[in-house]
Amino acid sequence: MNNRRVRVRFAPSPTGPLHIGGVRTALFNYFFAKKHGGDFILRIEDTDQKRYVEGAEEYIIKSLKWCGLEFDESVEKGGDYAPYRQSERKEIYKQYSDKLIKSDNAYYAFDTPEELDVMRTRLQEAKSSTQQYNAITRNEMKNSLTMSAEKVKQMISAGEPFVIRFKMPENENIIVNDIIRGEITVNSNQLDDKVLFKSDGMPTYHLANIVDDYSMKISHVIRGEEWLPSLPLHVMLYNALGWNNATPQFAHLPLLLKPNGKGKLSKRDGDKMGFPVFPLEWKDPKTNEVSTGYKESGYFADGFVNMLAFLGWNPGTEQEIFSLEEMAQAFSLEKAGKSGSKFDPEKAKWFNHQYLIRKDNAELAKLFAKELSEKELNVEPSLLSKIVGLTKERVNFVSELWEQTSYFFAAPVEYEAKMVKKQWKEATPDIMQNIKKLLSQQESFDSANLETNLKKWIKEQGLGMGKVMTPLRLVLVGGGFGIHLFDIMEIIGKEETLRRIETGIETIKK
RNA sequence: GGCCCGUUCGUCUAGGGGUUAGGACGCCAGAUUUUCAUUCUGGUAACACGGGUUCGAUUCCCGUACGGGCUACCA
Repeated sequence: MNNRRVRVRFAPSPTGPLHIGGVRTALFNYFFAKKHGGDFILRIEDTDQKRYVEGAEEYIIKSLKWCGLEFDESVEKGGDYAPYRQSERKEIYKQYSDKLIKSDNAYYAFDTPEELDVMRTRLQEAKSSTQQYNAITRNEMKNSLTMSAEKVKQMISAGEPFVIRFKMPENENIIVNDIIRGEITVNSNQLDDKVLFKSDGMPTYHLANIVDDYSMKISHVIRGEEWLPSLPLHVMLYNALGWNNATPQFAHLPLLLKPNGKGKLSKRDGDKMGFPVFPLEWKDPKTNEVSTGYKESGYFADGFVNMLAFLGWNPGTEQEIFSLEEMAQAFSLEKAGKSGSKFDPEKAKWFNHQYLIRKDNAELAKLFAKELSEKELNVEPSLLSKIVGLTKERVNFVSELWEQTSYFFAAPVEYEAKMVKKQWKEATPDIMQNIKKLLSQQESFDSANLETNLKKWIKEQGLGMGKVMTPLRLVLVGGGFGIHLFDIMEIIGKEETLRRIETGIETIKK
């Protein structure tokens, strides 16, 4: 019965930077659309003027772009169902709230915030299980159900502030369906008369969301679990508006949780534990506080997205490295998990490593070159590619490349004390002197050639590999680290190799 | 408090009425290596608890505990 075109939307509020939970929701929507050859829509839900944050909308768009997600319809791109910003669709909502009032599914309410407070504290003190504006309490409040039609009309025309509330029926079992969780039954007595239209002339999320999903022909609503409690209301709104046949299917995604401890992932956790919670860097326009993003922390977009998708979803195979396209093809909501996932920063790093070692050397070299130029170092691109290729397995991020490669660009000025103490024996200077001589006689200074000749010499001299190679490494790189030593010699070249040995012999004195 | 959702190694997860409960991250050990790292091999470690149903339950049902969400003229 659901043969209609798949159309899904990601509908964030521009109340701040998009956090990775939101990115994941967008991702799943995108996968679902791609998998079914449908449309992926961005709708900005800016019905709350008070919480609107400057720059947030641009941030959201930029972030998703960085992740590689492209919308078929959006505020930027437009589309057949424009506008895609709720603040620009204001007029549309009014007619539907009017329709609900006419059909006796909604009513006007004039209660002030203070009056609502009074009601709630009264109910609380009476130990009522709920403190809601509902089928029972509405009879004692100021609304169009308790006042005469005339009085209501008069108040409205007098400019009295009012809201429009949904008239939740009493004691009705509402059965809704969720793709991930199955059938859920809720009694309407648990639900309240939600405000549909605010006194500022804007609809609330509930009304705007339903109206827009309906008018934009959304087929599947894939959103966070925090919306599950309002699903019955939403389904009832579809029914009340006579849109039963167009009700989308719903899937509520489990939340992303803190790495340790309790609760959902928040900005604070990232600050405290040193990992980003935002895709891109965000500067709070009010406080000027800057929060770092995955991009700025050196994560690759494709790896980031891969990591995120595997939080709460799994294709059921043992493959873990997936491109965006592959994930879209493998995606299904049935494979999505039901329970919240704790975010693991370690695994995020591992994903980045996996992506880094798969990247093209030239591409990595380009990124690394940027960092080097900040140090006023200019390295020939093909040489840098080579260095990066030999080193990339050892790092998780491009930013870690420098500490693993600095010896290529500058001779050591200091020697690791521990190594000196342990490896620099009395006979070592002589051995180094001999090696220097041997190396200076080499015609070809390529790694393989050096390796065979030097190893041969060591054998002839009856010396152990460790006795020779470790001090040699010490003079060449300054410590007990770095890649294959012969590769290092080849790259820095004969002259530099000899010079470093000489300096080492002179400098390292016990 | 009320309502709703959830619970497989420390973490992300696969699985599913009869399995040696699988993989990945992390951790540990061994191998390789001139160092460190990588890599490889191996190891550690889980079905929250209590009742049912059943020949048999980690898997199905109920309860409890725990975790999470919602409970605004916020989304």
